[in-house]
Amino acid sequence: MKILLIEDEPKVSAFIKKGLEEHTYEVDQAYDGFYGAKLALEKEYALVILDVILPRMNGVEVCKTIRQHNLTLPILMLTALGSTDDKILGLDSGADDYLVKPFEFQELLARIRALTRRSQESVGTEVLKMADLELDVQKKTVHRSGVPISLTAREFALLQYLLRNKERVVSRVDIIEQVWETSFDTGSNVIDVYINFLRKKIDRDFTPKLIHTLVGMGYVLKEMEEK
Amino acid sequence: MKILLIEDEPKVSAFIKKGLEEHTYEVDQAYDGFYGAKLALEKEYALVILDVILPRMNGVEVCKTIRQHNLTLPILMLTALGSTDDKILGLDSGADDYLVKPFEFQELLARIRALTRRSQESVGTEVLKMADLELDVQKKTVHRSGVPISLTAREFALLQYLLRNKERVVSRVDIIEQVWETSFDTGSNVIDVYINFLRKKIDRDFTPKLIHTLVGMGYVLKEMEEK
DNA sequence: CTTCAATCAGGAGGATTTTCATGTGGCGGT
DNA sequence: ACCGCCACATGAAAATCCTCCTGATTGAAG
Repeated sequence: MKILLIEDEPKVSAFIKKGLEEHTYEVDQAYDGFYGAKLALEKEYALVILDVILPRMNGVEVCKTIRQHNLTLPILMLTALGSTDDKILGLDSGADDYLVKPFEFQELLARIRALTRRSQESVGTEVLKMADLELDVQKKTVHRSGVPISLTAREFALLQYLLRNKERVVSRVDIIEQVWETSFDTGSNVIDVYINFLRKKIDRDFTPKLIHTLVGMGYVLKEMEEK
Repeated sequence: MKILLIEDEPKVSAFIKKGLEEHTYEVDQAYDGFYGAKLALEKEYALVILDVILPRMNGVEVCKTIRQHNLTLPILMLTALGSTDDKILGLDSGADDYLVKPFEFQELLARIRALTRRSQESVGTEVLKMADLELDVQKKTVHRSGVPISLTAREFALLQYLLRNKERVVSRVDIIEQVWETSFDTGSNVIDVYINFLRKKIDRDFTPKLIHTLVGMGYVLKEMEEK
């Protein structure tokens, strides 16, 4: 699981990185807000840990920037200040949680677990849509043009991932990592097979086709007239 | 009597929890609004104590969310701010009472007593329904098509949880955490066994079947024509 | 001591996931 | 235009995982 750590104090940053890595997280570091924001937008992280006081761009701005690009990734803010005002400012700018320095490392771990676990849950009903295709994350149901479609667990997970990244080409590596949760490439063609399953279920009997393959690149979910 | 405490400051939360437990209340904790709302909707509490400033979802939103799902459970809001505006905002959003931090613990206890007393007077007759299945939370009775069905305590708790989450797929992890109140996975199959008990009692002799299993995902309670 | 609730353990059966073998088509090179 | 290659598609078999059920065991209550 990848975490982006944006913190300018080299010692603090190194300390946190080391601790997290001992708990099997992968950590990317940024030492200023600008570079941090850049990384957050370009790569895919499970979580961002963000100091408030940073060179080039402060934590609140970084937070806003990420949210403007409506990424929903969890942001955990760190600060040396503990006043209510700062807390409000942080949460208003789009942070998901807040930790006051100095903190117990155990607490940091607990909050990370909480945030990453919760990123998959939801209180209300989360429905992902694309054209006439609808997927209800809670109910685990899928409809196309109102017709209910039943998927297996993997098929559902794959479709969900494609929907979350609709209009964007996702590579096999992305899919293996996000849907199968292994980066271990076994030279197998499971993905092809599952794409095929999905096509049968959600594209075969409908138009327009939504699943498209970009040879040598991966797959996209989008509305597109076939050539 | 179960109380849900939604408060992000670990120290404050721990303090309140401890105090309440000394007065024989059972306390569940949530450290952010999102998770708090989730718990409030899924489980049954006599009261919610809710901080205004929270990660992920602030107190006012949590309040609204709970009220939208027309639960009538008493909500006691906590805040560090004391201005009239905040108070109005809180009460408008559906809170039943309001306490400004810092407060005397005695006062908190008094208000809790007041709020829970009130709710007991209003003969809470909460009945969960689904198709021809009815479950009376207070009376602990279950009927299907008018036929009384007797369940054991666990069976009842499980069915109640499924009813509160009807139409939504609940995973084994959800069930273990909410009904058995352990997150400790013992690799056992208690849940399967209990689902089986419930099926025998509420589905075996009736149509349509209400309990459905989604392989690899969990169980749902819903009306559904079998494939 | 008896009874009933709650949990555990193991295997059958079925559904899902994965692999394998093979077919197809587009693209670059000639 | 033709050929061969590579990437992808597809069907079916194989392997694995998951669920359900039964019966035994533990534990608590009367």
